[in-house]
Amino acid sequence: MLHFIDVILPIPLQKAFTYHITEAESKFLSAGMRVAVPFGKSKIYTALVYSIHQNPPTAYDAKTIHQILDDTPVISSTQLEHWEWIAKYYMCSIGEVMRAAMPNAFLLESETIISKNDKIDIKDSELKDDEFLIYEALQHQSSLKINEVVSILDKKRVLPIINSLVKKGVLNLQEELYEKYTPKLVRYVKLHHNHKSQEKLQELLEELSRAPKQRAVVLTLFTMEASLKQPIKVSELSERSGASSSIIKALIDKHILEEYHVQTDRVQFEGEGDRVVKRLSEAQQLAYDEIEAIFKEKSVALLHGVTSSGKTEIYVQLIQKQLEIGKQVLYLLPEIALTTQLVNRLQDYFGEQVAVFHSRYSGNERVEVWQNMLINSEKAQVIIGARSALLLPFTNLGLIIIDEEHEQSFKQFDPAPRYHARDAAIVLANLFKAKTLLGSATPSLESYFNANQGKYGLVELNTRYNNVLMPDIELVDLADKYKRKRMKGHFSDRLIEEMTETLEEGFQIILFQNRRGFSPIIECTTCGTSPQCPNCDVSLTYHQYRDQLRCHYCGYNSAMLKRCQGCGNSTLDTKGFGTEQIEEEVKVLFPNKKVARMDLDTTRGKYGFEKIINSFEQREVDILVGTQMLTKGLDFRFVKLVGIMNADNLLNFPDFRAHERSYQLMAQVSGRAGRTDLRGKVLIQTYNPHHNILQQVSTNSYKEMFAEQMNERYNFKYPPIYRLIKITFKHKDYNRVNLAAEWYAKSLKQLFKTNVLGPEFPPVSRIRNLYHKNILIKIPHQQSLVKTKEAIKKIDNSFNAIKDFRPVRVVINVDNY
DNA sequence: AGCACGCCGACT
DNA sequence: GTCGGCGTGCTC
Repeated sequence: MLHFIDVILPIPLQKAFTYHITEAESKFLSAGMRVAVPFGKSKIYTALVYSIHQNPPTAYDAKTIHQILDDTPVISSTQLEHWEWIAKYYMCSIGEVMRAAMPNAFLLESETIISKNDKIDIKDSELKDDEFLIYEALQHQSSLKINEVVSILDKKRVLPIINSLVKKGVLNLQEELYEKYTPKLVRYVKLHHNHKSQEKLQELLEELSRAPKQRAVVLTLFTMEASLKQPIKVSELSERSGASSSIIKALIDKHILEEYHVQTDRVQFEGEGDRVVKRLSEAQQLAYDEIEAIFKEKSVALLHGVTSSGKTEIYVQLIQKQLEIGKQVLYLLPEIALTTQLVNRLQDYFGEQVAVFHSRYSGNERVEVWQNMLINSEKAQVIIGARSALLLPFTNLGLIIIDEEHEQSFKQFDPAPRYHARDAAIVLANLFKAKTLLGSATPSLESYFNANQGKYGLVELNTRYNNVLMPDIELVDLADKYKRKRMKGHFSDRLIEEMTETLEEGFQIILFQNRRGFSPIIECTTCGTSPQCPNCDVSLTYHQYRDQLRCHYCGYNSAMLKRCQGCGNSTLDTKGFGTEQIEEEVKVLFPNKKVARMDLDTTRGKYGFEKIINSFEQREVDILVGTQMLTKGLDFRFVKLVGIMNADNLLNFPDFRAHERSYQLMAQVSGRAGRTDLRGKVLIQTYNPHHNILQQVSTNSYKEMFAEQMNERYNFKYPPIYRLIKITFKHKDYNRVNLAAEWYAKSLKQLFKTNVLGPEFPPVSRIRNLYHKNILIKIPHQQSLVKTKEAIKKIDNSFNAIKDFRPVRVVINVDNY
């Protein structure tokens, strides 16, 4: 009997790949283990065992596997089931899901190692110049890697040369796999066992009387052992005794001290884990009870609680309950809200049981969280993470909390799998028969709609914690202020008044402007030309702090121009404004106050974000200017005033969700004002003070906004009434994109008629030198989603059969919102 | 996705 | 003439 395995490879191919295994291997392997397999001409990849069977493939001979990498599965059957759902629903390959889910350190790839064949003797004259260079390099080094050869020869194409050397028998090639994960070892010391007895110890100290430094180290070690009663790290000993590591090394070499290594976790927590869970307020308790009641009947609950209503305390209570019955909890947050603020808070309650997972983690850190989860370790009972934490190997999930449920960062856009973490989480929870709680002060329309439809349970929490009043929101009419010359730069007299007052009272201010840089457009006042990005179809944004022009789509940058490239005049003017300009103006208006700016440019680096938040929290900064980033669940206690510099560019964004988003964004920023006992103030500057959305924001009328927006969605056939699938075509050739998109749209229209929109160019039609064109498919409620996707697949296959279209990249995005 | 193979313009 | 560009096809 022959034995085979089907494997998943981390590549975007729909096909399954079959390998031949021995009977012993078939007994040993099970689904979810990793194997190294040869793939293509020379590469070795990490594959995941999907199934084990005895059906030999008919069309080809299966290769044998290279190596088994695990002795127990690293992926559970539940995960595989979840992956399959994601791949099917979001129309991608299961390999793409695999690549997103597994830590990079698990995905080994081979590297070609070149070594000299010692058995052969070759004369220099038989080698060409390049060949000789490689040959010579191997006289000094036992082996070379491909890119080392590339740098030796300073050429891109080195493989033909290497291959010719292999043919001549001069070189050997070998594929090597590396383990990417390295456990972190900490060095500890203790007294060598030779000196354990009392007399030996005396002897030792006498012996060391001539080496006072070493003697001091030994004595320090004793005191530390006596007082700390725990193993002593080399680093601690060195620090306490003031001895350099060479002194300690000498002692180890002399067998006076003994060193040993212990494997430790890279991520460690300070939280005590003994903080008593706070008593809930009456309103919170009511909400908690309602959630519990809903979970008896439904698997999903939506908690709609206004900003500062204390949703986190309710979560903590629910987590506590799950832990008591021995279940895991996944707490999902938008990436940006995953600050130390929140993590510390949860660690205070749950201590070591908390594990954190986000994209700023290194490969090694990810592996450790993963491994802890595989063994259902005590250290992985409460998992706090961003989107991708959803793909971790849960064993015993009881509850998923999705906080800030409306955040669009839960949806992955690029690369595939383009999944929405909220929706994929609900599916995951169902696989575990667990519950899902969605929380937000401004729920997404689709979730609130689902709640209204009875699909989810709904819990409303309308009072702020400690009964703090909702902020007072005032709209400022910019048209009027400009006309009456009441503006200083981009600040209205009202805003300046309120700012002055707030600062005098010693409180802090947040200013929101949804655009970074100094100004998005530079324009010549003589001829009207403005500098454009050479790779994208956008104008360049001026960044003052580096005196640069930059493209926000591809990262292109150049020095700021001195004169217009069109007419040569130096009459360059800026149009529009971003956070940088606001920061500058604030500095002029309030010269003796501290201003900080928080946007993509100032939060680069691993801790950039935290630094700004900390200094604001510590009240080292009076006024914080920032973009969207400011909105995501940050809790500042001394902010009394929030200013939204310009609401119009939010409202006029060309997207069917622009109004919903504007409401969410403004309501969330406003929520940053007045979070303790005093009432906050919010000023929204706009040219359209009568805009419905602004009226609804200022009166805190979520339901009104919901009803009105739903009406629009109904009329214009948008989600949540209809479903959407967006198909994007990308290619560097304008005509080819057009032809390809037209062909595709025509095929779609035969099936879906008027529910196919486009193809249309997006507002930015060229990015990184690729032209983009979109088709939007609207799917009515009664139309089968599965069948629609099957039809699209079919069209996609025919599309790819056309040679001219094949180079066009097609991106299918299900639920592209 | 990678990678090899093959065809074509542009330079040591 | 070779180098390196890119289009095309294949991977168990």
